[in-house]
Amino acid sequence: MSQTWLGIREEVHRRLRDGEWKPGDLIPSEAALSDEFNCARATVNRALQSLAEQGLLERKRKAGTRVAATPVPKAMFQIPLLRAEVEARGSTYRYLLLKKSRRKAPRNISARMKLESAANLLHIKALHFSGDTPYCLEDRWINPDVVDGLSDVDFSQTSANEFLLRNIPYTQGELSLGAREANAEHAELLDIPETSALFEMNRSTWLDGLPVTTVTLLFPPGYTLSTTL
Amino acid sequence: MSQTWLGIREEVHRRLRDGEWKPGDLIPSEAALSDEFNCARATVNRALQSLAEQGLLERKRKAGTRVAATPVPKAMFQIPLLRAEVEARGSTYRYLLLKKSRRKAPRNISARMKLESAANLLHIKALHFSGDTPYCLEDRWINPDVVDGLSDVDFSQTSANEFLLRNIPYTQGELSLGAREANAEHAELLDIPETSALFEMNRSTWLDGLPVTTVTLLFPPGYTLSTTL
DNA sequence: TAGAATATATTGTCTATACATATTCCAAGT
DNA sequence: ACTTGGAATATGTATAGACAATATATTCTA
Repeated sequence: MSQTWLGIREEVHRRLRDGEWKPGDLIPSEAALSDEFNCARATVNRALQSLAEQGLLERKRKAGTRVAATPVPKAMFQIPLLRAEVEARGSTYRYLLLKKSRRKAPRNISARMKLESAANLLHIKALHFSGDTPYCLEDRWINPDVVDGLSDVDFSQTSANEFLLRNIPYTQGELSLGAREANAEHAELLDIPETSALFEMNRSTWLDGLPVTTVTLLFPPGYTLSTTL
Repeated sequence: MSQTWLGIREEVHRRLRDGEWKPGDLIPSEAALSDEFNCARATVNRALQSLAEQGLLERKRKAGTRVAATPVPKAMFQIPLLRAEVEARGSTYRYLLLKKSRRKAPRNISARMKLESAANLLHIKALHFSGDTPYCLEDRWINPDVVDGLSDVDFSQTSANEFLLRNIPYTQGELSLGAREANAEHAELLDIPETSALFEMNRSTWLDGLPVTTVTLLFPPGYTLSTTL
């Protein structure tokens, strides 16, 4: 009776669900399981690695595989590419550059980018539309020392969001989500009442330790980020 | 020159970053790459699968591997287990049951749970504290037909969040994040001004097609969900 | 020419084996 | 007791070979 790695993952998953193996327990070794399921060890390995990636198991060489003490569920989200997201909903995407200037980064920005010296950065503000309604307000800082060909790009047509996601690589990044009350400027630009609750997404990226860009995206009420578990 | 799958992933990743292979392009077959890197095909396979999981590549049998047209980054988030999250920050966790009743599910709830008939559900409201400050407001509906031993649990001590995450399995789930303006009730319970922007997390789960539970967690301003890319 | 059958290329997965690497455990020596 | 060193063990990964599954491309047939 030969098994597929998906089948084995499913069976192990069931044992975890049913409490046959409880949090903190050491489960049988790959060798033992490959014997039980009558398959190669590599197949068991594939299944267990998959469950470990999801955070249900913790594996250590020699120490064996144990059920995660606090099985923290993990969820994958797709980071929106604004144009694609709008067009996927059948609306026409439009983009408006509000501001583009070169200036010293304020404190909070250089902190977010982990900049030592207050470098001269490119600051961009832009609005993204879905049809005629504002979809997202973008506030971005770019490090011109790291981004090649930046001066060639006139951000009145291509959005910085798109340009950077498509062309500029990064090796590390941080992403955080939260909520923020709209201020007067937000309210006017996004065409919503003041005090509305905005969905906020912050992303910063680095290339080999050098800060590339940091951006805040603000979405008007009603926007949701969804995924399946 | 034998290679590791991580090394190959890194090299392929570099070629994507540097634009040697552009979005939409077909990249060489596993056989060709394993030849170039002088390693087994399985090793290349491991590397490419890893990149495909991250959304950078799209693979199809016979059709080959191509660079994702719109490389949508994906990010993994850890779903908070409230107690663990609070304690990890060094605060003491406290929990207060506000309401527990059995009633017919209102429209929006049965829609969210994809319930056909308006079943009799258990409705729970609770507050989670970090030290003395409210940390999260929980509003949950539970399907007693699916959750075993529900009547044995007195939710005044154990939070429903904890009980369900630890004991009740599910096979499918949905998760969505958003922002919402606080109303009078939220403001009072969370001890914040009205009109504050709350971070909202909705989770619903099913077990083999049967609805298990749906919950809304509301977090006061300042709460963020973070991850690294 | 259009549609159906067939060939073919590419990824998906399994097997068996081997060695690498990290970690635990125990025994020996101080 | 304490350290040190090695043996044992579980996972991590690489290899070669095989077959399966699935698109695509080609050829055949009506």
